[in-house]
Amino acid sequence: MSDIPQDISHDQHAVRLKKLHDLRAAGADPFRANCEQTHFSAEALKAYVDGQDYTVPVKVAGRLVVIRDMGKSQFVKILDQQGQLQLYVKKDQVGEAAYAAFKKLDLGDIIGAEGPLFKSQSGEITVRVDKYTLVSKALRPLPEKWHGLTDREQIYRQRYLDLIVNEESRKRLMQRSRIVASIRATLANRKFLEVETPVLEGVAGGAAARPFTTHHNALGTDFFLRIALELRLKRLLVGGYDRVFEIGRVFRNEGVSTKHNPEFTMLEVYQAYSDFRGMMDLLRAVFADLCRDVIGATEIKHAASGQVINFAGEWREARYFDLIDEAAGFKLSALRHTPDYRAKATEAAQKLGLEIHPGWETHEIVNEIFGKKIEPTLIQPTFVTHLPKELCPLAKLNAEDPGLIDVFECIIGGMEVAPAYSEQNDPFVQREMFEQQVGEDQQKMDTDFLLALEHGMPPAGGMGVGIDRLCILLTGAESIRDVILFPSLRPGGSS
RNA sequence: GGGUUGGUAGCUCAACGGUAGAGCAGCGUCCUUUUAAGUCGUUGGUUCCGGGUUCGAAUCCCGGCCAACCCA
Repeated sequence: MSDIPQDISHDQHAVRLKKLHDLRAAGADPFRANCEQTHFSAEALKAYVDGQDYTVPVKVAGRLVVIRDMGKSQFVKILDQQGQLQLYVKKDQVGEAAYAAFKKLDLGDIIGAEGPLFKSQSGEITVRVDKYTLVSKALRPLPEKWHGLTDREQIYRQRYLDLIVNEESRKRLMQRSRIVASIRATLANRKFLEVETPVLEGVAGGAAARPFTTHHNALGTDFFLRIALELRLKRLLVGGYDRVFEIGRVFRNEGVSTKHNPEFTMLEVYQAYSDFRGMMDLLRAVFADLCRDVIGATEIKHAASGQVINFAGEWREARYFDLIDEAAGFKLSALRHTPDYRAKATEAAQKLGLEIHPGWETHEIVNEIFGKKIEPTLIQPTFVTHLPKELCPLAKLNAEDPGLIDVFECIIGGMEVAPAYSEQNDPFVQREMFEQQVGEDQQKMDTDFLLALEHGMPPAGGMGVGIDRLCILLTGAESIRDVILFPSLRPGGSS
């Protein structure tokens, strides 16, 4: 090289580039195509037979995250999907040249290593390295080993770094995968078909939310990104798929907060010849399996309230208006069909310190009481039933009181986890409900869905579960961003 | 959209308006069972960006960017 010699010792990127250059000059491949691996880290730890040092050989691979250099030997740790594993590299064992090369490795490099397991003096199961290979050179330094990465922006924008150095993040986000896998298994066991339906829709229905719009060039038309899965899945009920579910991304063009990400994951499940009570059983089955497969207990500690949430006991059932009356301190619900209702509801809400917007419908005022004063207090699993019909236009009306609907809202830890309905299958009632909604929110009506209903949809129970919120609940996360690998951020930002 | 807080070395953080520092990482040395390993030495800065006030600004003021929290 004819490079002017210069001090690059302060520039970690430059130091590593130099090492990379030297490796290539020496004929090594710093970015190999593969690496044989017989055990993940946790599997290797399990494979060790107590008292039988140096008898079980393993081939492992991972990223160097700890290096403790003691001159002629060093203890290092690699990180793989299952966690960390200690390796012991000795000059005598690997040979002089290989040892010298090992000393040039950096934190963050990815290596493969093989050798037998043994227990170190301090009792840690360790691989005594006979051979090792650098399989991927890391050209950038890792964040600090002790404090990890704390800068929120960097955690979200460079999640891979967060996953490497922050163990809680790695575990929490893996927990999410297990939660989803457990739910899939529960539903498969109950003969539900998993399906995929369009993200691009001509009409964004199934919920009240502002959609994102996009444009299809070849078709020369605008599309909406779906805001719910409901209307497509119900068409499948019409088509004779009696038990279907989809776990899919939906998009709502609304605010961002600790509980809202513009794109989030919904489970929606529909079961023909069932109803909202059948969905109660199903939801409890989902939680029973989650307790067994993921949590490993039937209860969790709820950080926000300090309470222990018990999933194994009886789940409380409560009528919406009983809870409202309780919060209001008088029988507000008795006035539902009287001209005084709005005034009394407003009075009750204001007495509870709530701000009421003059443009709100009466049911919105009442629901403000529910959302602000009741929901947050429902920590133990609670099915709230007999909701007013204005809240969900896709549910069956209650036989005894057509102002109410056959639904539940399952609330756990003060958070709405799952709404479920006895699904509306009367095309006339459905059209009427849509027309009211269209009047209010200027949404387009999904007339093709109404056509499908006219072909006959079997009675069915349906349920939606916000997967992200479920993960917040089960992992004790503080924000939805902590259970989404790559939460929505403004593009650009740092670097 | 409004309010509050924050942005300083690769990372974690200091620095009353008066010479920008520490730990880890890096670089160089010692050490063949370490556990945030230890040891001796040492490099490294567009203090987020742009203006302003001041003899002097990381610090005070204004504007912008990005993020977090609270509110709507």
